[in-house]
Formats: sequence, structure tokens, C-alpha cells
Amino acid sequence: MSNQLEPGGERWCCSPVTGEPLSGEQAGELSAMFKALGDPVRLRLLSLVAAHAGGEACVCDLAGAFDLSGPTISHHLRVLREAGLIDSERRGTWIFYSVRPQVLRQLSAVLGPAPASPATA
Amino acid sequence: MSNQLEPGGERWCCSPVTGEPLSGEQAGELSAMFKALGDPVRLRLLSLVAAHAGGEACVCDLAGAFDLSGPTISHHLRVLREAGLIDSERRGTWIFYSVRPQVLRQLSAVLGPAPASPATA
DNA sequence: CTTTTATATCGATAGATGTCAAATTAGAAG
DNA sequence: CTTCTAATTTGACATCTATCGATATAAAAG
Repeated sequence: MSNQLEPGGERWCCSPVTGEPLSGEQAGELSAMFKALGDPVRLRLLSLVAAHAGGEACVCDLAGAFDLSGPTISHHLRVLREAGLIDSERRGTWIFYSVRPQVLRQLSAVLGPAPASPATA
Repeated sequence: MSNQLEPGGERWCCSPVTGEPLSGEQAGELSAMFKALGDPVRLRLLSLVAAHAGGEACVCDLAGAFDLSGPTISHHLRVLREAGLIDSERRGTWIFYSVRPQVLRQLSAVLGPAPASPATA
């Protein structure tokens, strides 16, 4: 997998989209993550997980917020996980999901203004 | 249109996705914008426009970066515009596109860490 | 008006996506 | 082993989307 994002390895930390043009490869990886956020159910799921006590939640904590079948919730969680936005961990009968804050910060930085606007002004 | 975002009207300025859960309405509006970013061609287009001299670019400045037909570029620019991420303005024969920095900052803030982390720590 | 250039719209099509019901896996408990 | 609960996987289907070629619109130029 090329979507590795090791601690501290902020690959686009200083080149927001407003700075210099994204390469095709960067655009491909980043757009895959934005695509995962591009569904109201998934965005709410991510938000619910992030805001849940302890920073993690099982499907039983999430499904009640939607008028959707279990498999559909499961599908959306899988999409978020495969995009690298959330992690999952089985504990007993339950499976707990948690966000990956680094990845979210990275996406935020890509859209945000240049970190310090050094000499551009 | 309910996607209005008047200058200064930062509707989600202080509630990133990691704070409290998004409402269904918020998730709907925000996910529509992320969806527009969820395509590599569109993300690169946005980046090219943002990074272009003067903060604006005509289609002729953009099309050369892709191996795609004119209508396809036009389609992606329309999606970005209808999502509220870019503006367009005709000047003579050309049509110039420019980003809407407020909207980008808003999306960045939604994904970013809490602005000041007041008493949560 | 006709031609040329720049861009958008239309119509069609192959492939992706969201959703559900049915079947399956995984662990806990009897 | 059987049963129950939590969650996923599979398979099907309707809708959406990215792409193209053909056509249309808009402005400038002759």
C-alpha cells in the first residue's frame, strides 16, 4: 500500500492547494480521501466517531443515528477505513472505530492557507 | 440556492468534525463540497487555478495539463463551480476561473484541530 | 454577414456507487 | 455443541458519474 502515513511523515505539510499545483500522484491520493468524505452518511459517521467519548465508537453506537440498514453502515465504515481516515479494532464481540487525526490534519492543511506565509506576502 | 456563503458568514467556523457531531444538514452541505474535491482531475484543476498568477486562470491555461477533451474539463469546472468552490467570469472571449478562499478555509477548519482547545484538555 | 477562436451544452455509454435482503463470520454464553 | 448477538460479506439492482463526439453559443475579426 502506498497510502502509508507514518507518524510525523506529513508529506504535503507545506504545500496547500493554493500554493503550487498538485502533481498527478498527489492529486490521486488526496482526492481518494476527499472522495470518502464526499457522502453525507460517511461525513456524519466520521464526525460521530471523532466526537464519541474516548475517541472511538462501535457500530452499535453509530447505527442508531441513521435510517439505514446495518450492511450499509458497514459499507460506509469500510470505505472510510480503506481511505485511511479511520482505524478499526475488534474487542470481544464489538468492533471499535477511531479516527486518524494525522490524516485529518493533513487534509486540513492541504486546503488551508499557507502555514506561515513566509515571504510570499 | 441554500449554498450561499456571504463574506464573513462562517457557518461552521468553530465546530470541526472532531468536536461535536455534524447535523444531517451540515453533513449534507459539507459532503457536497468534499465530493467535488473527490476527483483527481478536479483537485488538480482547483490547485492549478489557485496557484496561477493573479489567482485566476482561463480554460486554455488549464486544459493542457490533462489528456482529456474540452467538454470533460468544462464539466469538471462546472462541478467545482456548482459546489461553490470556484467562481467564473467572462472577459472577452475567455472565461476566467478563480477559487473562493473563504470556502476552502471553511473546509480546512472543519477537518482541522479545534481552534484553541479551550477546556477539553 | 462570415469566419475563427474559446468555451459550454447535449446525448450517449461504460463503469462506479449507495442501498437492501440474505447468508456468513466471530466471539460470548448456555 | 448450540444459541445468541455484533458486525461483515455477498449478490443484485437502480441511480449517478466521467468521458467522449457532435453541436451550440459568445465574442472578436475579416
